[in-house]
Amino acid sequence: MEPELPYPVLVAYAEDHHLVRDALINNLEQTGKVKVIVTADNGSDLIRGIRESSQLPHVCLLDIEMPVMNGFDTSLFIRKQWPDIKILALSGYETELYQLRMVRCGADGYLGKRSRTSELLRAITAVYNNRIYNTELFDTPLTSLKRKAKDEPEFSAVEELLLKYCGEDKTLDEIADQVGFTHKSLEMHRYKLYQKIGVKSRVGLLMYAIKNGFVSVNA
Amino acid sequence: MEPELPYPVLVAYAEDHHLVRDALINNLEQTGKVKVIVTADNGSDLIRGIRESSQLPHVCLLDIEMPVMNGFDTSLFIRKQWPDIKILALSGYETELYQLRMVRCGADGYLGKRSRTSELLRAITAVYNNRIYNTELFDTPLTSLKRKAKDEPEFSAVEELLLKYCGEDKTLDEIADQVGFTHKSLEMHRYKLYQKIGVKSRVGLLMYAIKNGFVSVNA
DNA sequence: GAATAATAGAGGGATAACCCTCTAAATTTT
DNA sequence: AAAATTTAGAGGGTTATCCCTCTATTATTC
Repeated sequence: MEPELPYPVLVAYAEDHHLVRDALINNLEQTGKVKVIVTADNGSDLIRGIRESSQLPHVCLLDIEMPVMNGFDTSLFIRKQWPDIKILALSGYETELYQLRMVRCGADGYLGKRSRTSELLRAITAVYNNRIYNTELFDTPLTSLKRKAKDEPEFSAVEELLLKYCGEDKTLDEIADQVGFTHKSLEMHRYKLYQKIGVKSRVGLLMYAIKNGFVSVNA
Repeated sequence: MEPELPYPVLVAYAEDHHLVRDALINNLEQTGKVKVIVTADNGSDLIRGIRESSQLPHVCLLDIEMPVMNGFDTSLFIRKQWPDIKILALSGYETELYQLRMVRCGADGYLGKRSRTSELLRAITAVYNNRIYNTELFDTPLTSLKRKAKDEPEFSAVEELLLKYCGEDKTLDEIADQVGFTHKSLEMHRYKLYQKIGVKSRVGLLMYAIKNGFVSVNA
């Protein structure tokens, strides 16, 4: 095992639930091993905060469910802009696809909000030390997810669009107009998507999309 | 204003996000004004915990989104079993209807997770002292909500059923079978419900139901 | 007890969703 | 370059949803 890097770990943390954010920061800083240097309500503000900060954080702690800019998009941006910053995702959702998507967006670790408290510091330390971390709630190692992430695109571009827009109270025609596809084509793609994820209707599709973070219920 | 009751306030706290729960408890107990005597992952376990506890809590802090038994049902039960325990709801959702439902289920206060940290202690103290509390994020006083809650039933029994089951990947026939209504009747009720909440399709209905806590996305 | 309003539900037409089969075009593999 | 796979999309039939109108049947109010 590689030697541990010097403490404290500098952390940037995006989370719209202030109550949660402040409490976790307080807990973390009490250990003396972590210092939170940037905080924000959403990904967009966090990126601005990092840009304006005098020192770069070592680790970004990203809640996934956030208004304005969610954890997926934030991770993509940070990974591109500052490749050395480690990214640890934090979420109330603990599905494999959620993790898979986060890994695709460049995350080095994933932590469920149902985790035990001790895991948080452990996860931060792990990603800080160039290891990858996956929540104990989930027994698939993140390494195997990373491999999987490379293989399949999981969903095609059209399918991602369908997943993204399936929460809108609109007819297929209207959605087809929006995304620039013909009605018939989109209908077929949707039908194939139904089979792929094992549902029978727009309601089933929407539930799937929400559970896997394609559609946000807030904001 | 009435005199403050003696500290510490005894609290029972249900929350499935351990990370959040432990951090908040830690924060609260540091003030010396609160002592958390029962904790649980869901409402059902919390009730068992209170029953087995040697002393009754003054205040129940209830997350709404929980598996097994959510905050609404837990509040109803506690209010009935132990009328003197104050109930403070804690939730990531900050819609008026969510609050209204919680008030109907007997809550004395409502706190959004986006609140500032200082509000938590203030809210606990308020309900402990027989006052009612509403999150600062929301400017409708809870008193007016309480009045409103008495007036209208908001949704009829059939409508509540529709809201509850609209997330299932089933046809209306199948749902009608389940709840013991004729197809035609349920169809009409659903249509009226669409008009009431201003949507046009099952997808719109489902989004509404989720945003207002009739359908849970976890569990 | 009569008048009024809310609720349950039938009928039916129009439209969208659902389900499948079968091409043409574009990509990828060999 | 040929073969195989994937992707876009037309055609068409069936079922479910959507939308409205028009009655009985309860509750409520006067």
